[in-house]
Amino acid sequence: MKQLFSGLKIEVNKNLYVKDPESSALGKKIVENSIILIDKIGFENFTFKKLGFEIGSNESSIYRYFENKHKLLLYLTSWYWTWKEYQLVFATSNIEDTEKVLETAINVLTRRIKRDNLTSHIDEIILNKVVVNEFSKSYLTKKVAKEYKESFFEIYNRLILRLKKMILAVNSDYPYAAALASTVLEGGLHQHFLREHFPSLTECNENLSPAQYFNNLVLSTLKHTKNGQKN
Amino acid sequence: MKQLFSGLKIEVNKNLYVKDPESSALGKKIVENSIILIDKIGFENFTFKKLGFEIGSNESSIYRYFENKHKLLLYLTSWYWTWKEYQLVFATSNIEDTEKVLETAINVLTRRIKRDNLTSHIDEIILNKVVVNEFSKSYLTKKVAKEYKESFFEIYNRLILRLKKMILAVNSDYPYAAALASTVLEGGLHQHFLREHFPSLTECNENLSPAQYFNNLVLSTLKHTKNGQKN
DNA sequence: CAAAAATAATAGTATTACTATCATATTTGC
DNA sequence: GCAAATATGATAGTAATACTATTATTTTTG
Repeated sequence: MKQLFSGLKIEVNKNLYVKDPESSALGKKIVENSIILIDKIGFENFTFKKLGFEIGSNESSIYRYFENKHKLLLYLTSWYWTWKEYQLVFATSNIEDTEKVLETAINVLTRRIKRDNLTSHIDEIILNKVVVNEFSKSYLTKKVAKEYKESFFEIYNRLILRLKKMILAVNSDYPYAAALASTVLEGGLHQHFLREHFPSLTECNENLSPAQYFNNLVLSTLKHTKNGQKN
Repeated sequence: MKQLFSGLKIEVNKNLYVKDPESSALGKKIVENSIILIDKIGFENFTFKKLGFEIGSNESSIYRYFENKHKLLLYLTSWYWTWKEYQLVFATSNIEDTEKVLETAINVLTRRIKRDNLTSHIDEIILNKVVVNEFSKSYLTKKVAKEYKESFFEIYNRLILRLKKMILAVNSDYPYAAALASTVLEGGLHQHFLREHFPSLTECNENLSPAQYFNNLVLSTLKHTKNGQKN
């Protein structure tokens, strides 16, 4: 897919930051390099002090943008899912055939990332790696319930519900549309992880993308469960 | 399913512990209460000091059993998957029909846990909650490659490959058997998480189990992809 | 150019994730 | 039953983490 809305600003939940990182050069540097550093050393080993060192800035300055590293991770992943939502809406607009819409959606959501020139400071390829490796950690916490109420996972939820609708458009009788949509999103990340680290646990590789697997899975299931029949 | 091999000891990779926790009363207490405490406060907030306080023991004593809390988590999840593997093998033995075998396997691997009297000190229901919430964190680290080589994920891998074989037994033409098997295992945990925390993202609930969803998904896909046809 | 705002530097706190040492129980082998 | 071995407990100490607070220095802008 070509570059879409050049210069368009991706907006995330304002409660995820103390000061909007898009509002200053330092803020952008923090976001840009946090992605690179988290990818490099992993979220557990990532600290604001190390990031400060990387960007030649002070720990205390980073705290003025993000309350803590958990909020920063939520910011980064929200940004990612918002970006994906833009791609999804753009790629599926003006397609008539519901099956083609669904296929396109699955492609957008599970294929390998290509760099987009939407924003100069965020490297979407590296951000995707961060999402694959760290996104689960943003919700597998004791704070989920509270943060869910604060809408910190709103975009991700909305994305799944969009996909759910597309699934139902193909087969309105299918009884597990939300479950299937969430399987595609979560499983999409997981298959990329497996390909990289446990290659014997998936057929996905350089030549066979998770998108192909999920397209086959979703479409065959929907066709088979047509008209109320199960199995 | 009824209790199976009463008194059978579940063995996990010896490199996951310094001293076998099954070899002493304190060791069993550590395992028993670590499950309860991790479930209660979450893995991030869990420390050996807090666990020591809970069991009226000293932090330093716990370090004599486990190198660190990450290894303890690997121990607990390995125990869990070994226990699941026993159940799987037991439940599917002596079934002739390959479809029935697969259906039974999916049930065992994705259904809600029932307490098993296999070991007195481990509460499998709570351990299952820990696995749902924390298992991903055991492999989403920068140490995966190294720990994979040390066979710390061996049982989990083997379980997926067992399921893969069962999938291929139903349909040897299906080209994504490993990917589908890993989707069932990982997705099984994820659907339980969604049901609990993001209920709008899944149809699974008290009455509709993830097992039903995955059985429908897997069997309809395998039937539809029969004889080499895709989609 | 002064005032305001942003950033940097420094210091300090409680907690974490350990390691090391020594003291005290408990077990076991003769 | 007792000594030796082993297990456990208590204490102390270290470097790093995850912050907060304060003050100093730049940079921006009206």
